[in-house]
Amino acid sequence: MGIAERKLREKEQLRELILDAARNLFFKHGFEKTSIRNIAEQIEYSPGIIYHYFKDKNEIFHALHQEGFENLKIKMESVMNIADPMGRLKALCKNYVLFALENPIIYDLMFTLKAPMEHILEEDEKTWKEGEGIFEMLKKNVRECIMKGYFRGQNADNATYAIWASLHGLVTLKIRDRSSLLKVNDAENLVINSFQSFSYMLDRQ
Amino acid sequence: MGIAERKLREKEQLRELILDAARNLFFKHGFEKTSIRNIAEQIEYSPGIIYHYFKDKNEIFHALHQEGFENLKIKMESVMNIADPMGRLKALCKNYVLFALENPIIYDLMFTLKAPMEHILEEDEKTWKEGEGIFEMLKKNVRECIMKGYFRGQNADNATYAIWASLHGLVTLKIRDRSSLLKVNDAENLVINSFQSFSYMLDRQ
DNA sequence: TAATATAAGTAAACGTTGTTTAATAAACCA
DNA sequence: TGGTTTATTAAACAACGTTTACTTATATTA
Repeated sequence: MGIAERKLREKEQLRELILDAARNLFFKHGFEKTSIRNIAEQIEYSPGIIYHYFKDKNEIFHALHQEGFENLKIKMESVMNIADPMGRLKALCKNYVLFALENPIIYDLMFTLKAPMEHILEEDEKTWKEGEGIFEMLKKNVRECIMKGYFRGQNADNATYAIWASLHGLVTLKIRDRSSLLKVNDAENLVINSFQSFSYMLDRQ
Repeated sequence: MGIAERKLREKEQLRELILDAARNLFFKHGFEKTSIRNIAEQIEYSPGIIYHYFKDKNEIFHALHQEGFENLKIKMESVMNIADPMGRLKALCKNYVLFALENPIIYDLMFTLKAPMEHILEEDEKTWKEGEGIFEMLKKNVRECIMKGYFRGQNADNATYAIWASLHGLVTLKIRDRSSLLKVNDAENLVINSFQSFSYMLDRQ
């Protein structure tokens, strides 16, 4: 019964074609300038067809947001072999920041744009498993740090959220153009230099 | 020569009327759902007239963004009487976070939405004096803390940016819906509880 | 006061957008 | 082959920001 399977495969192929086009346009021109019509034009189909494969624009961008998380996870997992918990936590944080600086557009989609969350909030199972994954990854390491005497008296959830927020703030002020006009020394490297300041504040024992 | 002045006053009045309508709709329904046509309908003029008073939609939202900064500045200045630099810095930070939690929509406009920065980048004098003001306010206090022995070896610009980023991250993850779906204890107060964690990390001496 | 210049305001259009509808073409199963 | 499901499209809808040409009202000058 290979026919049904081939059909399914072909159907899957067009879905991938749509995602490829969306990804290309999104990386080239950003979210607002990636329209359903642009995507359709790129794949040489009519705009209507896209709605056979995706519920709406939000669903397309939710799929791209998922891809981003897979890559972020890989980048963060690459330092999990570090033995010292605080050293590992700092390396995790640094890789988070580097990912954002290297992939500002997808980072924006993952953590700022409304589209993917709107999609999730319209689903039955309203869980943001991608974000949850990153948060748990950080929290696991924060817990180990707490056991080593760091973050004294702090609750793991709150400490983790505070750390995540610091990283997110560092990169998102830049991505959303709130740092480029600031009059500071070495503006070029403001984010990564300030990450050092963050790092310094982190490891009070 | 009161006639020309009356005319000017009347012109100013319609400008204010437009801003009032824009502010109302923006606070009620957010940025995306506040259209030029909606504003025009609200003030009972035709859409075209708005372009006699504002260059484009970005300029309207830049004006609202300015208002927000005036209010944030007032809120932050209310703690400047605290004598101890670190205590004062923490109070400044807390008021920043409270402002954002109390005014999430305007905070989003001030620090996340693209409209106001796009407007600035189209002007001759590309300076974000509003953001600069807040940054300098923080930096002044950071400098005093450095003189008291805090942030040892840290550059004031970087320490300030790291602190600002922490606050911004705390509130912006919430405002952009990245924290409500997180599975944590006391999710209701995650931001303000995590601010305590941040506070704890701040004052290593 | 009458003619003219300037400003205020509007209606209609342009080119977009996301999405839905009804109609068609193709593929499949009996 | 005939009927049914599926894939695909063209066209429309209602909205958007913005620009154009036009009208109306006001002010200035002769």
